[in-house]
Amino acid sequence: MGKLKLLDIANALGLSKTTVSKVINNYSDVNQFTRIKVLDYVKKVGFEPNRQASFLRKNEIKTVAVIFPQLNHDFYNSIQEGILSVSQKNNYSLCVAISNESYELEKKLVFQFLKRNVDAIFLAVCNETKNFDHLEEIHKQGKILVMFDKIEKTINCPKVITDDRNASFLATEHLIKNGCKKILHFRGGFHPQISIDRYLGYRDALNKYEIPFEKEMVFVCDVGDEITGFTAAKNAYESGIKFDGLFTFTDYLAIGAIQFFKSKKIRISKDLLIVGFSNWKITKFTSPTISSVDQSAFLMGQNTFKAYLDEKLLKSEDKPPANKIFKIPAELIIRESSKISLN
Amino acid sequence: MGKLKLLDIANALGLSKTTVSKVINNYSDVNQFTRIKVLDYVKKVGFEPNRQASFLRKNEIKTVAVIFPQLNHDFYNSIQEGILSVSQKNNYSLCVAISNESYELEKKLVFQFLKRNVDAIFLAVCNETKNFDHLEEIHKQGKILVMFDKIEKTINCPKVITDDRNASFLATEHLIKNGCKKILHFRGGFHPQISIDRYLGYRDALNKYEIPFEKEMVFVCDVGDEITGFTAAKNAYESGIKFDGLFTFTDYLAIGAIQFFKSKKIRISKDLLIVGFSNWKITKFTSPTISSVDQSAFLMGQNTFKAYLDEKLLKSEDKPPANKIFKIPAELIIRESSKISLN
DNA sequence: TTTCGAATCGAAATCGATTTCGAAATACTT
DNA sequence: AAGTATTTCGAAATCGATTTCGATTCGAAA
Repeated sequence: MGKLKLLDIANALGLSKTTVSKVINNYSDVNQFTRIKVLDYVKKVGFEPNRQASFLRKNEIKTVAVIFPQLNHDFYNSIQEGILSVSQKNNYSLCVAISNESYELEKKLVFQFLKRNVDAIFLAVCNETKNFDHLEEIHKQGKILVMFDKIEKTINCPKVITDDRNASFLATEHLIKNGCKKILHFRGGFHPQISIDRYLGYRDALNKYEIPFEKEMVFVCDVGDEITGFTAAKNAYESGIKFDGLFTFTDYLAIGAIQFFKSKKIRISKDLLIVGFSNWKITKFTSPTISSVDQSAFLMGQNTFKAYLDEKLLKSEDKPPANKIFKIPAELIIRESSKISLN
Repeated sequence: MGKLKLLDIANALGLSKTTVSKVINNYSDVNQFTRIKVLDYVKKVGFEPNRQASFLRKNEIKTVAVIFPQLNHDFYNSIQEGILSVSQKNNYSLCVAISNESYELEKKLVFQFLKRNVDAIFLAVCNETKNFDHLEEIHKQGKILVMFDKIEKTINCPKVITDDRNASFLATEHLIKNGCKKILHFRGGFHPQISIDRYLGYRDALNKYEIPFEKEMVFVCDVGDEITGFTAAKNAYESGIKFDGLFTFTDYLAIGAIQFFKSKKIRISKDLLIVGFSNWKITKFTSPTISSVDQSAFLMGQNTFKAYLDEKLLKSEDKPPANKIFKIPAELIIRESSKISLN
């Protein structure tokens, strides 16, 4: 084993460990020649102070934690990659956990991480979560909280989200511009902010192009999976209402819907244009390929970590948590499901 | 802030912190009534010793690190979920990093984690990695190494892998049993063990059913993506050899191949049966859906962490690293691409 | 020459636990 | 009753850093 310690460096250079430590921590009361001598030697032997020992006095461990509601999902996956891309560069470690969309687990994980003394917690709130005391606790313990994707507006902290409303507006507008006059919307539940915003974007577009909004065109899909999409499509179909466009809350919903409509011989991209949301990888491979909104998850991850760095700076000046919202622009990717086909 | 410390507990109970610590660490020289009193109180106030302080004496931080070559991949994704499912239960934290298939980055990350004093490193070796000194270093520093998926046989440590050879045998056998007599194989590069094993499984099946092996039927695909699959299919087609079956090293290769064969009006599941490998999520949604080998990545993740726990036990008895190999059974999932269709 | 301040360094206290070792109390042997 | 063994506890050393504060040196100002 025999890892290098501060004392070893000090002995090798004929100095005290105090002085060596001061060089490493950039204290001013060190002679410049001594400083250079130490820095050279430290670099040569590749010394780095023991993080855990250092934590005892500095109360900073250079580790952040992120809690995802799920991970078997391209979107969160890319967010993780985005966070890692910046955190690795800044010499931070990243701890990862999954709340599995359970409030209880989310709460447990937050407390667990606080006990481990991580410097910050990044979190996408569970759908289920309605009580936010555990998040307040993060601030009470003097740690930093950054929310991403699924946020809770009442908590003061930096928030990184897709510009859902605008993105949904663009998606719906695209359908309208391609001639759709009666556009269905499969929306998410009533609680998550993203579900609300995407719904509002849909309405914004209808408003702008003076298409009357009809309640019957909107179907609530609490779960965003294929089966739900299939069922919603069935309900829409059997309700007898006419439609020529569909904008769904998730790509999964679109996939399920397509399965149903195909079975009824409804020709997608002719009788019906469809746009999904998330640009899930599979949308490129389905038949037809599915138009979707790309949320630049990677960018979102990067911005989450950057927001933490900003916040840390603020905290060092003893300022309270900023309530900044970073909106990451989304991009509409057009594929077969919404291209007009004439044959 | 004011987190509870050992001393607070001791004061509240009229004991010394020594005794309280002994209870928590299960020392035998504590009166049973004292022990119960302490345990009750500790549970009541939810005290847990500061991990970093504890580390200084115990040299154990209850944190493990995992390095993936990539993460935008269902397979590694599920492995991470598997690891988390067991590590969270055991009150461990998990640090995650991505080597991006770069040897240099892999090396850097290993040293970074060693500096952070994690208890163990879990690793899937990069394709690029040919020097393994950084892995030896893990043992030199008295830490535990567990390899999964992409392993290096010359290093002594627990290894968790898919039973690739057997799985590939099953996949090829399935093609044979469905009447294929001339089976192509798109294999991976020559270095990674998984590529070799899958190739050997293919040959095992040919042997068993006395189908002569022909070198010309095997195409080396260094990269496992769609484009490579497309190209390999093109090469096979243009070489003029006859074939009625295809077993690919990855699902991506199969997808690319299908794209090419479709363009040539070769009817999959009639003129040609195809089986991929990995059971990537999209195989359910392509057209045709693709038969594939499911590696039970989740199970693999779980076993990786369990292997660590075993190894930790061994180490506490001062034994050297065990060289156990855990083979996770794989399962063949049959879909349209390899079902004989008569119409 | 004396005094004062700035520059430079290091001894010791500190962070919050664990572990060693010895003291005190009690029980058990002859 | 004296001596020995066993329980039970806590004072102090320790892990490896950071930080406070006092000591020393040296040159400049009085």
